[in-house]
Parts: sequence; C-alpha cells; structure tokens
Amino acid sequence: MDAKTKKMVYEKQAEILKALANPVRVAIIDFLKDGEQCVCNIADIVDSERSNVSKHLSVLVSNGILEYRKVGQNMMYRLKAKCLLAFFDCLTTCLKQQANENVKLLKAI
Amino acid sequence: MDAKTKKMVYEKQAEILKALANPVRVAIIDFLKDGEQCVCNIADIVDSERSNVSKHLSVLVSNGILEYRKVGQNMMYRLKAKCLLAFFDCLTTCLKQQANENVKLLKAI
DNA sequence: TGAATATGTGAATATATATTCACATATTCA
DNA sequence: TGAATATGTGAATATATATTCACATATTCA
Repeated sequence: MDAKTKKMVYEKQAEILKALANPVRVAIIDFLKDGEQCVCNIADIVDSERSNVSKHLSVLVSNGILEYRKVGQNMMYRLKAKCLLAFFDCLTTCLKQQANENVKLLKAI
Repeated sequence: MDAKTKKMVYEKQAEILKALANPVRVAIIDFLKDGEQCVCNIADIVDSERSNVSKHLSVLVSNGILEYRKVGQNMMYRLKAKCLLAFFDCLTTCLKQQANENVKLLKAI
C-alpha cells in the first residue's frame, strides 16, 4: 500500500472512530445490540434530550453504523454494522487488561 | 450492571475511542505495530510537525495506549496496549464489509 | 565548554463538537 | 378536522481539539 492510500485508510478509520467516540453514542449502540428501538426509548435510556439524541443518531446513520425505518409516528433505529459488536468486545477486553495491570501495580506497592 | 456503572463504562470506552479517533494518531499506532520508534521517525512517517506529533503522542500515552523510554537524546515510543491491534483488525474488517456493500449497491443499479 | 540535535510546552488561533432552545413537520386517533 | 405525540432542524452557545509558532530543556560529541 503506498503512502497516499495509507493516509486515506487512516482517515477513514479515524472517521469511524470519531463517530463512535462519544459516551451517548456508545450507549445508543449498546442499547441497540438486541434489536431496533424508537427514538423515545433511546432517549429514555441514554438520559439526554430528544433533539440531542436525534443529532447523535444522524451522526451514526451518516457513518453507516445505524439504519432506520419509519413505523407509524416512530422512527425505529437499528444497528447496521453488526461487526461493530465484535469491535466493542475487543475494546472491552482491552480495557479489562488495562484495569488488570493497574490492579497488579497497586498490589506491588 | 446498574445504570450508573453502565454510564461509567460508556464514558471510559468513549474516552479510549476519542484517543484513537484522529488520523495522525491512527497512523502513529499503525507505524508502531512493528516495534518502538523515536519521535523523529514518527514525525517523518506521519507527515506532521514534531511539536504536533509530541502532543498526539502525549494523548496516546496518557490514555495507556503507548509507553516510552529515553535512549540518548531520543524518546522511543512503543505500543503498550497490544490488544488494540486486534481492535484495529476488527475495524478494518468492518470497513471492508461496508465497502463490499457499497459495491453490491453499485452493481445493482 | 558550546554547537548541534531531539523533544516537549505554553500561547494563540482556527475549527469541530455537544448541547439546549424554539420551532417545523409528520402521523395518529378521538 | 384538530389535539396529541414523535421526531428532526437551525441558531446560539459553550467547550474540546488540532495546529503552528516561539521558546525551553536535555543530551551528545567535537
């Protein structure tokens, strides 16, 4: 892969990471792992204003992370990029390892 | 897991994601996957000012992603959280799947 | 010692992001 | 039809982030 292509890949990766890098959006993704939900339910769980949740949802949609469909007055959002669940598992494992190291350090004192 | 704990986990996850969510930092991590490097080499590869690279490096260090040691006048940085490599593999797989879907869509037109 | 080299830091700036508010729009259902 | 409900959007604002510049510090080596 040449330098220019690499740079583009890094930018694409950073873009997706940026779309994920927000506690409200992480919570949304985690909430949607078991199936689609309307905005009202999402807003309740996520503890944030609906207008704000709407904007977070649109960030996730425009990055191909979520998709939605209309049902009555509701908009039902669901996870499009299922592969992200594996991705979050990786992150959790990583955080656990970090936490373990900290515990070891504390014990060593 | 109760709501408060969940919220804390989401915030921790978002924090790590934020530390990763920048093209320069992604490039740094990718460059360091094969072993430690000095700031000068990193700056060359990453195509950014050294002072800027220094700041990106400090973000990565303070989030437990990199660690460093001093060797002569050089600071050698290396990947601390090796688990992140699996994490990036996940991301790449995910991006490939997205790209494939787009290709399918194009073909279907 | 002192020039050369590598690195980090603080201030200034431009830009991106998250949040709230007020309001518009679409849909349901009495 | 029209009130009630669900959702999205634009403007305003506060805050976070990335970048550059000038400079400080630490180290090497002639």
